[in-house]
Amino acid sequence: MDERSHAIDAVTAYFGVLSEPTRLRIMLAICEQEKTVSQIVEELGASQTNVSRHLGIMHRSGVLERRKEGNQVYYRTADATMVDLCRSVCKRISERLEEKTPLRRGLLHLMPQAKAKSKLKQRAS
Amino acid sequence: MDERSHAIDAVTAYFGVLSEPTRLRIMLAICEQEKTVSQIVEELGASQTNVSRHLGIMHRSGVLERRKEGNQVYYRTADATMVDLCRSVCKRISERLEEKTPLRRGLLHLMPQAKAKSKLKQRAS
DNA sequence: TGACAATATGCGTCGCTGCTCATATAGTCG
DNA sequence: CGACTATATGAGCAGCGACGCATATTGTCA
Repeated sequence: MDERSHAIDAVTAYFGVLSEPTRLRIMLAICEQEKTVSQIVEELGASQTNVSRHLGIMHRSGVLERRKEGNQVYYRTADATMVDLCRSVCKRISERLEEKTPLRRGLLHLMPQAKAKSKLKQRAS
Repeated sequence: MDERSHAIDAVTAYFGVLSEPTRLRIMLAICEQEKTVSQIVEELGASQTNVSRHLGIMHRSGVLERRKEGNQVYYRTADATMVDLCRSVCKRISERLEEKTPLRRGLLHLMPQAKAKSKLKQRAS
């Protein structure tokens, strides 16, 4: 309807992209480096269908970019704002969780920090 | 199950709070100043049941704080991070929307900016 | 105490969304 | 060309969440 409602819907849609575990995992998986669908599928342990579907959603919403190379498709983040968003929230939640379980300190590095450039080995399970 | 999954669920839940129009409107309504349920109901034009329900969700998720005064209940933001999140995303989306409809420039100030405002007393935690 | 105001909640409905299965499309190689 | 691989998509199903209605709870005031 009105302009404001439209804007609000856009904002909630934006947050909605990251309010789903599989999509968040995808963000975490490719925020540092573009990857093919197969790579993401393997890394997440989810079905190809499902991953592809979520990648489509994220791409259509402007969060990811596609690059086709021969048989495969590389996805990468297209929106620095969203990556920053992930960083702040992951950091925030980590802090909050650590308050409750101080023993597990340091286990919650969901995503690499902005400049830490060592190796991104991130064991998934 | 594992620690990482738990953390991921926590993060998606966090984003999920703002992925719903009514809840986002509530955030926008009280990010500057605490308000009673009635005030919010009137401001949003939504039903009392619905607003109360969303307020409950947001309170339980730690985003809002409650203060009871006589007959009424005041809600206020409890999480400065989330307010900042709203600011960045609203700003980001505004920019994006303005690219497409440059004529409507300036109409999308969903929430007041962070600057100045001496009366702001957001207590984080 | 009873009437009234403010807020919360149980229940049922309904639409949305995430998942899987099967299949389609596209590209590579022989 | 046909076989194989990588990715996307249509259909159907299941579960969750948002909503409204009615009602419960809590507090105020006369």
